[in-house]
This record gives sequence, C-alpha cells and structure tokens, in this order.
Amino acid sequence: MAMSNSIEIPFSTTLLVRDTCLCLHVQRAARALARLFDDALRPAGLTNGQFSLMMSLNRPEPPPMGPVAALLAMDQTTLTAALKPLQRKGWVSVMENPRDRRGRLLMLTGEGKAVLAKALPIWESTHAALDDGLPGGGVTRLRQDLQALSGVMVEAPKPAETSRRPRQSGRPTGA
Amino acid sequence: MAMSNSIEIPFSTTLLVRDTCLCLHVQRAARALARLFDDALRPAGLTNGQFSLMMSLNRPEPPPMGPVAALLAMDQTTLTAALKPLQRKGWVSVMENPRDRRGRLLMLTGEGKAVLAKALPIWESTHAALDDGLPGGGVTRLRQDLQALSGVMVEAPKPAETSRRPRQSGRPTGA
DNA sequence: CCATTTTATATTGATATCAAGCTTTATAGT
DNA sequence: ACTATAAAGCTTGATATCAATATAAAATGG
Repeated sequence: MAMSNSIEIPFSTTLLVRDTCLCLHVQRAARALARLFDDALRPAGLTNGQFSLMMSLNRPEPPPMGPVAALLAMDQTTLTAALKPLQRKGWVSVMENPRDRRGRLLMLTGEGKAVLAKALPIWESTHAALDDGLPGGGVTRLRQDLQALSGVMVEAPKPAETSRRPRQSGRPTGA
Repeated sequence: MAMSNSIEIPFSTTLLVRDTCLCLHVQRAARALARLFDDALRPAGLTNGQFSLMMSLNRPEPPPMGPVAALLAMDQTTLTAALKPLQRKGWVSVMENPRDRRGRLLMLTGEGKAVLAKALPIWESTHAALDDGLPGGGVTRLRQDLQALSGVMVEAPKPAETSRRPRQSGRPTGA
C-alpha cells in the first residue's frame, strides 16, 4: 500500500516552518537552557528541573502534588516520577496527607534544604550571566511573553477542534 | 553526616526564583506547547518533536546527522534515539554516506512525506490559533528573543566559570 | 447510609533527553 | 606510509515526559 508518489512539500515551506514555528523555537531554547543550567548546577548534584522542583517545595506549608505539578506545568505523573530520585537521595519527603488520605504532602528534608542552599548561588550567577548575554532589557519582556504562552493553553478552552484532553483538572494557579 | 540544621532559604527567595527564572519559564512553556501540538498532531500520528524533525529533513539534499541535531539544538545521541521510531515506521531512512563512511544521511521516505503532508495543515491551524491567542504582534518579538536565547549558549564561550562541556563541536549553523 | 461520581495519585509503556564511554573512519603531522 | 588526533555516530544508563489505565479515598445524591 501507500503508493505515495509525489506528495512533495516544497522546501520553502520547510524553511517557513523552521523560521516561524513557536513550538520549535521554544523547544530549542528549552534544550539549550536546560543544558546551560544542568552544566552549571552539576557541582551541586542537581539538574535544572530538580532545582526548580525543590525550590518550589521551599514553602511554609508542605504542598500537595497537584498544585506543584500545575505550577511547573507538568503532568502529575511526571511529577510522581521526578520525585523518586529525590526521595531516594533523601532530599524530599513524601507523606500522606492526614486530612485527605488520597493526597500526599511534599517537603524538603534538612539535607534537601542544604543541597538547595548550595545550588542557589550557582543559579544566581548563571542567571545573571544569562541576563547580561541577552539583548538589553528584553528579559522581562521575554518572561511576560512566555508566561502568556504557558497561559494560553491553560486558560483558553477552545471550541473543540482537533482532539480533547480529558485529564488535568482545571485549576492552574497552584501557588 | 550533614547535621544541616537551619540552612533555611527564605520563602521570598523561592518566590523570586519562581517569578524570574528564565529556565523555569522556558521549560514551562515548552511543556505546555508540546502538549498543545502533540494533541493537535495526534490524528496524524506525530508528536511535535517528530514533526519538527521530519520537516527539517524535507530538503533537496539528504543531510547528515550532526547539522540536523544542531538545528534542533539537541544532543546527537538524542537524535539517534529519536530516529529509531521513525525508521521503524518506515518514514525516515538512514543510510551510510558514500563520501564519508563514518556519517549517515537522513531522508524522508515516500510514506514519510505523505505523513508530513497530512500533518502540515494541522500545524498551520494550530499555529494560527496560537498566534491569535497571544498578545498582538508579540509573536515575532518572542521568536527573536527565543532565538537569541538559543544563541547565547552556543555563541558565547564564556571565560570558564562553573564547568565546561567538552562535547559538541563548534559549528551551530546546521542548515 | 449506600451507590455514583469526582479527585488525587500511582503504574506501565513508549518516547525524549543527555553524560560517559566506545568504535570506526578521516585528517594531520611527520 | 604511519602514527596521532579529530570527527561522526552508537550504546548504555539514568532521568524526564506524557497517555492510558488503575486504585483508593473523598464528595455527592438519593
């Protein structure tokens, strides 16, 4: 089957997609930035994602998983998986919520706080260097644009065009 | 060891990182956008990454792996892995470069082109909807900022502060 | 109070991502 | 030619990511 002889997409279209696709641009930037921060944070024993996750757990009250996943804009099952190595290393403790025995409460351990404290100055210097390297003043604007980008998908219900995603309860504002 | 009694990071610092960390913002946006395009492209049988990869192979001359990995800003080993399912499905063919027997040349098959052609209008409508949903005119600017972001890491050698990454040859401009 | 539904999370399977280390082939230096 | 180095990819192992599905507990409606 599939004779598929000449369903050629013109090269110009390829160039158009390459130059305009927001998704591609964001994925590229995400990979590059992840490498930058992973490299910088390696001496502290953390990846960029682990740093963000652990930092988000540094709160007065230990949060449940749902809001944390929403804050990081990740699937809840991804959060479950991401927690495992951190639990194994004894940096995060996951305990049953006494007030809702379905739920878990996430908390940094003392050692976890120590690791995070060691990573913080690395984050600061890396981020400062990044700020310097970028077109002046654009950083704040970029952040706002990215925020809007993360927001569009969560807020806009959209008529129902291609396919729906049943999971994910509604509440995005996790923190 | 690790008495680690009171290495408390103030909550205000957590809020600062959450609100300012470019890496976090980009990762968030990347996850959200990936979900959006993955959902949209699912009827075509592609993920956003597979779409970008296959579209980048739609060229007059079949490219080797290195430049493609550089274009997508991903590790070469990631590209090797990403190609496997596409080869298995018969959408991409990987052949030895006759002029340099270390290298490979990547090419869409006829069926691969057909799949890509089916996915293209989905990309178009999804991207158009995304454009509409974003603050007017900001999209071009955002793209430029992201481009700069991907560029900083590749271009700037940086004195040698935290740790170096030996891999990745130099040439970023793959296409 | 009991059945239904909803909510919160876990498990499995597939793909994505990168670091380390390895093999093969080109290229350079002599 | 002959070694030494560099370049292009691959394999392995660990983590990240999400869809589909499963489980348990709370909330809701009789």
